[in-house]
Amino acid sequence: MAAMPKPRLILRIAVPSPLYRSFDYLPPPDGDPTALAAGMRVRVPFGRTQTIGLLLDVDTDSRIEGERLKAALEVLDEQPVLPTDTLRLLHWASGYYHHPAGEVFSAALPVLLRQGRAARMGKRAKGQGNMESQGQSPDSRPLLNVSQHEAVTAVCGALGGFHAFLLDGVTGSGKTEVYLHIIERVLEQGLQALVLAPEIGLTPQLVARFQRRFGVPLAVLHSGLTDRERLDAWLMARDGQAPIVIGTRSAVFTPLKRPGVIIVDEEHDLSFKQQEGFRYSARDVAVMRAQQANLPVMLGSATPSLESLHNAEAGRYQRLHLPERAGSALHPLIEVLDVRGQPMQDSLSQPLLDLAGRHLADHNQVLLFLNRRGYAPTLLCHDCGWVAECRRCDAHLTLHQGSRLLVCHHCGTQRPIDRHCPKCNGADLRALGHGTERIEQALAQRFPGINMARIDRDTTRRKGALENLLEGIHAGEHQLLIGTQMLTKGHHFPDVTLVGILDADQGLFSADFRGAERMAQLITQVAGRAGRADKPGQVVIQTHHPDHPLLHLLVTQGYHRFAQAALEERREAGLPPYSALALLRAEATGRDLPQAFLTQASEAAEQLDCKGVDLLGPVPAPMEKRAGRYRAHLLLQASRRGDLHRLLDAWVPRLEKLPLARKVRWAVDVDPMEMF
DNA sequence: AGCACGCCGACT
DNA sequence: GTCGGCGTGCTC
Repeated sequence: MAAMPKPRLILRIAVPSPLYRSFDYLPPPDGDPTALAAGMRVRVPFGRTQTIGLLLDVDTDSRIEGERLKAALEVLDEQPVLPTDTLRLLHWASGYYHHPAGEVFSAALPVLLRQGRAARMGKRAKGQGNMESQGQSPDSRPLLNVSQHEAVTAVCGALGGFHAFLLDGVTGSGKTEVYLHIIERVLEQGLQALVLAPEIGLTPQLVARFQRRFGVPLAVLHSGLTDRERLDAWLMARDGQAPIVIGTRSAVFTPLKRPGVIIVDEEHDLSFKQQEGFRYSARDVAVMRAQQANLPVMLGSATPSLESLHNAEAGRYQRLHLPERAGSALHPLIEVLDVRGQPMQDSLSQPLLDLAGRHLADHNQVLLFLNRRGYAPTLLCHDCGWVAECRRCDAHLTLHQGSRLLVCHHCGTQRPIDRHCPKCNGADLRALGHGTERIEQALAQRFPGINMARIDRDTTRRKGALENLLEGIHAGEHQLLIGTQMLTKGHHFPDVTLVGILDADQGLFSADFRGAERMAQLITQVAGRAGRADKPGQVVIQTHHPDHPLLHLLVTQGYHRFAQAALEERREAGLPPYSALALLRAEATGRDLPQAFLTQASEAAEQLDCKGVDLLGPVPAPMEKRAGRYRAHLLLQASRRGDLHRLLDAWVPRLEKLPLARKVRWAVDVDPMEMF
């Protein structure tokens, strides 16, 4: 009997590159091949350089001929840096979002691990900064009302198995308290809780509340960490030393030693969707992660996304409702203010100004909301009609009075404000339209002696500036508050009795089919910031379209009736969540290349099984030129998600090989949230 | 994406 | 003569 040939070992490795395939290597010449395991980092030769890849699998066969195989240089880990459940989640995400595995896997690793540093805690890590365990005695826990208790009981009863919940409760109904009680039970069982929040909702106050309540180490993962801090927090999560892990979008991939529950707060928030590169939705990945790991997952919001409401209706999510609590703000009175034909002073109608004056005279706070920062969105020459435009984008430059600059809000370009028209040399340049800066100035004239606070990206850029402003508001130093959507998130203003929404129209007539949904969420969230039991809030919405059916419904019947109607519109139009979308995006410095590439891509798709999938386009993106690049896209729409993914599975690998694929920058966006 | 190879233009 | 522009091709 001939001896069996000794099978050679092949290392299948995800290499950080935009290529839709893994790479096979021979084991390193020294070292014990039996110690190899998926999830270890391996240093490999790649092209003419070296890189660090992640071992996905050890196989005995390769499609690559033996002489082309290179040996790996070094295995960096004795134990896998990523556990098998995380590897499985990343495999799923790479497949679902049709993004190259190498980039997906490297996105899930902290920078220092990507660079090859040891997967060990820093020397000063324990008891430092974001991992601090407060030595004090934990906060007492408030008693729950019936609905909160039901919600906690439902989720705790589901521990140990997959179950998705939608926690639907207005601001002030006590969602955070529900999270805290669930986490308490999870910790009692020796398990870990993963909490995801939008960047702006993950405030020091929220983190402090968690720390005070539990007095256990907290791993906090947000954008402000140094690479070392991030790695240390990540290791605390992975190795089970941090019972609670709280973070923004990318934290959804953090390995957990003993996962017990996943909570996604403000699940409707757009920041859960990554808008470049690997375009995943952390909320959707969280649900898949819970399913793979047999955990309950809870999505919480006062204004749930239409997707989540639809999932609840279809029975995929269990809906838990928190009504308003006694002692919290009464449901604010929302009214529409028809500004058609009204004299307007700096975007403010007379009735709104009068109302604001009355509330201020009663020593209450007034909050005005305008989703446009800067002084004016347009600088116009009155003599010849010239408008200041961005050279790199199809957009006007916004006038910023404070910094005396013209700024492009799309690419960041800025330049000094023209003193004369560059076209006709006329001197009559006029600021057209209104941003928060200009409203602030107008209000200062109208209400002299009233202390104002403006809250937008320009006034909160400095570290700690937002906290300072919020403290000032709570201390009653400011009576009149003007701000952008930054005001809508995570903060409550109990002394605000009047909320004015200056311009509801832009959301109602947005080119994006999600515009109305977003406007409704914004209005509801702003309205929920105001008032308390003895000081109920009043909300006034300025619009030129008081009879718009969705706005009318929102104002008279509330967010949920609005959502039902909006869902019905989506159903009739065949839009998500009643269909599945994917976008093939392309951009290049020339105008024609993106469209030409997409035409090739479209032709390639037609040679495949396109059953059930409509290809729409290619068309230029809504803002065709941005940051000096021309953009176009091809939309894929299917009433059945399976059909869409069947086509994508066969199609995306072929895109790489198209003649123009290397001349344009292209990307697949599955479940796109913005068409831009 | 990197990175190198390669073949044409203005400089020490 | 060569430094360097970015087109093209490849990565196990």
